[in-house]
Amino acid sequence: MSAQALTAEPALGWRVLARDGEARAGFLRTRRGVVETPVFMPVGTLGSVKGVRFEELEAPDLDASIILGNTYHLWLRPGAEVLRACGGLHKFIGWERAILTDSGGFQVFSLSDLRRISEEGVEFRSQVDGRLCFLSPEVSMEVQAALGSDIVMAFDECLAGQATHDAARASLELTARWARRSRTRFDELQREGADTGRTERTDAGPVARNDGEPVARSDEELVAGGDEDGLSGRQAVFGIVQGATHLDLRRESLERTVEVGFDGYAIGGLSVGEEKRLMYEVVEAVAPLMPAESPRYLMGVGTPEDLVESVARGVDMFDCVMPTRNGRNGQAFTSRGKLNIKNARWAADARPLDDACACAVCRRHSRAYLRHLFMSGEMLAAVLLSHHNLAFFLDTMRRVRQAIRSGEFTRFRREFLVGTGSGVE
RNA sequence: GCAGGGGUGGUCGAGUGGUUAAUGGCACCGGGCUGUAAACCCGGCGGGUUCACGCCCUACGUAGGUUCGAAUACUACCCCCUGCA
Repeated sequence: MSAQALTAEPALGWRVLARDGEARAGFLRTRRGVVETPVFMPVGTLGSVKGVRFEELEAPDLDASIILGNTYHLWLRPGAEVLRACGGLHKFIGWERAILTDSGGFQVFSLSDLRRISEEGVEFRSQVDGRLCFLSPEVSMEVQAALGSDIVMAFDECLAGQATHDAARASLELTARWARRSRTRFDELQREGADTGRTERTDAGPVARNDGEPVARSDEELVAGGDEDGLSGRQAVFGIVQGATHLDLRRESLERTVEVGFDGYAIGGLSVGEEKRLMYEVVEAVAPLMPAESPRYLMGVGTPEDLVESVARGVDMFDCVMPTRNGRNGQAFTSRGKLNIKNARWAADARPLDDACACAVCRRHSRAYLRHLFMSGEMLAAVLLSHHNLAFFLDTMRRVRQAIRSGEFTRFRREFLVGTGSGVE
């Protein structure tokens, strides 16, 4: 196979197994295993899903098929050279399943006090040691190649949710130019062999990429990972749609991103300060317009309710820091809503966090014990709450997939929202 | 017994005549967290009453007195710590 042909061959297999309204259930075949969708991807910014060991991520009660890493943070520390010398992010952290890396575009938003944007890229004042660092589409692609992640994100400008039409337009256009530059540099790097996560090409034939219409498949085939082959072994790269809450700009951004051409498409710039109603409105307007033959990824979202609501609007992939961050901060997500483990009312409560949860934490520990650990500042509290929250998010997605496949998603959605809105007692 | 030091709100600890219901820390109570600058941040924290501004009561070991006014200066007593006997 010629180097030139490499990026023309698919990096992902994508199959829709079932649809229920806009909701779709399927699977995404990456070079490092199958990801059943809709999927929740735990966030491991610095090469660690905070507080959760990889053994636990792989255990049956979590069974995460893909996690995130962050280009900006890993670039600052330990640095691309260390990652390359260690054979890429998978080897470095000891995780053989799939990894998606965010490009650093979110840090353009979250570190807005420490950066300056120009056409060329973004100058950051490192929060680690104060030195100036310059991140551009090209650098982001280079770092992500050194990381060897399985899904690379284009470098975008993530804008605050309340951005005006004018500001959002200018930003979207910058993001579109950066998308093209990201794609160009990405392709060069693949041809140059810079991708440390490269796997052998699988030669059994081309990967079928369907048109988004469900295909009949048995669950056994699904579990086995499907019969398709023909992945190129290269990284996949996703483009990101911006445009804040302005639907016309969102549509334009989508068109321009698709024009560049990516292996998948993401909605960025949501859950960044806009009203929730507007977030749903944007997802509802944009997701169905995204290419049906590619996975759709809603970046940074969200609460359990957000996940279910966004699946209903056509989204396939999610990530969010919420289960781990909120877990560290004492909040548990349950089938009956949020539970603040700090509350005095749980001091002597012998029940698990969630009666309906089968996770290792709920099988073994009481609210009273978890509260005691938290109040005492024991790090185990953060570990156990993070574990439970991830279990709840991942299990919710399992139920979502099952409901879509069995044609009961509408009922599932209604009952789920009633449950989580009913209040923990 | 003598000499010195000290007793402040749940706790430690500021304050040493006047917006002092009393700075801070901790503890406690509650809230927030959405592509992780986050094991973080914010609020409350004597009692009663009011929708609210507020008003009333009780409080700096105990009891007295001095003063327009005392946690703060004075007197007596109680208790604790240190040293000497």
